[in-house]
Amino acid sequence: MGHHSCCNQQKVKRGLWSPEEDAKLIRYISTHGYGCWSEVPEKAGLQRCGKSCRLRWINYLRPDIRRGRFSPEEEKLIISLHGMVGNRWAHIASHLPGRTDNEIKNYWNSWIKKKIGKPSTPQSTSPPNNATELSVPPSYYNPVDGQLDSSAAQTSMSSTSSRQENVFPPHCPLFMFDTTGIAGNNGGGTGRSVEELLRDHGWDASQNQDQALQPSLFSYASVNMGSSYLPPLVDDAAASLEPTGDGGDRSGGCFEKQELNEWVESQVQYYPSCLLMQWEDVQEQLGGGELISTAPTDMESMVNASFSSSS
DNA sequence: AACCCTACCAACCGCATCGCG
DNA sequence: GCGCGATGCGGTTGGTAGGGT
Repeated sequence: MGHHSCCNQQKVKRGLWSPEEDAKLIRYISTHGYGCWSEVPEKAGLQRCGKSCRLRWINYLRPDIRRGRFSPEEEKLIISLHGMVGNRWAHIASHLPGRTDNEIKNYWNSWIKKKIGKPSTPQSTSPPNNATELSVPPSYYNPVDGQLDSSAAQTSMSSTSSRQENVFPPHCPLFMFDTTGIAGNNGGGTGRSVEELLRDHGWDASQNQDQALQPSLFSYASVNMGSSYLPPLVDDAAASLEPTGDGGDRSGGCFEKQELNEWVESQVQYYPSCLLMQWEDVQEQLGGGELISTAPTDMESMVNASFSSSS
């Protein structure tokens, strides 16, 4: 096989770009644009293949590139988007203006590698909660025993044969709730506190306090992890929801969208700011009723809304 | 000072998809 | 429909800076 077809030319330079090469590429693209990358090196006077020019421009030279450390908001957005779409770096990058897929990928890999390598301590019974330790998305933790599910994280990290090998496969419908504006989100007025309920599920919410970066987004998934990873829904609230329509039988009936939303609100008040769950799991928790509402299609904007409302 | 280790990141590689003749 | 080149994307590699010993 060898090199890519566009790089078969003689004298193609490889490796790091020199400032002179950068200047040539910038000068050419700023005056001519980049209609056809394969023509760029010759016309710009570069001993590079078009593919290399494209990569250099997209990842480093284009004027709207944003460099420097990722902000906590960007970090949270990456976490949440990765929870939704997996290793689709270009998709994630499209929601972070000025950031490249390569940059996000590098950031994620170095960040996760660091965490995966750490042996989990038997004493720790809660997921990490501060800015530096909330590095593996909560989806990778078993809320029951607080252990890092490195196999699940690895599954998400190293997609080998399939690009869609994510924590949340594309066929898996998800829905997400922004609970930042819901009364009782802090545990007041609804009986048990958030802290109590979270502790039941293996989370120590009290450790979330006074952190430089308090995670406002938690996600739960049972894909590849077994159903025990999804915190059980609050039974009395679930029981209060009856299917409507002609049936009246939960296993056969449908839930009206409004009812679903009401029920959802009754559930999410117990959980932190933003909650992700699997559609099927919710169906199961509801007793097999068919949900007539479809999963939100614009989950990214919901994430953004969550962040903007919390900032 | 020399060496080693680790983290970071730019760049490359291979594959999938697209678009055109 | 098919072939081929161009492009896009994700995985991986390799160089290097910086910290520790």
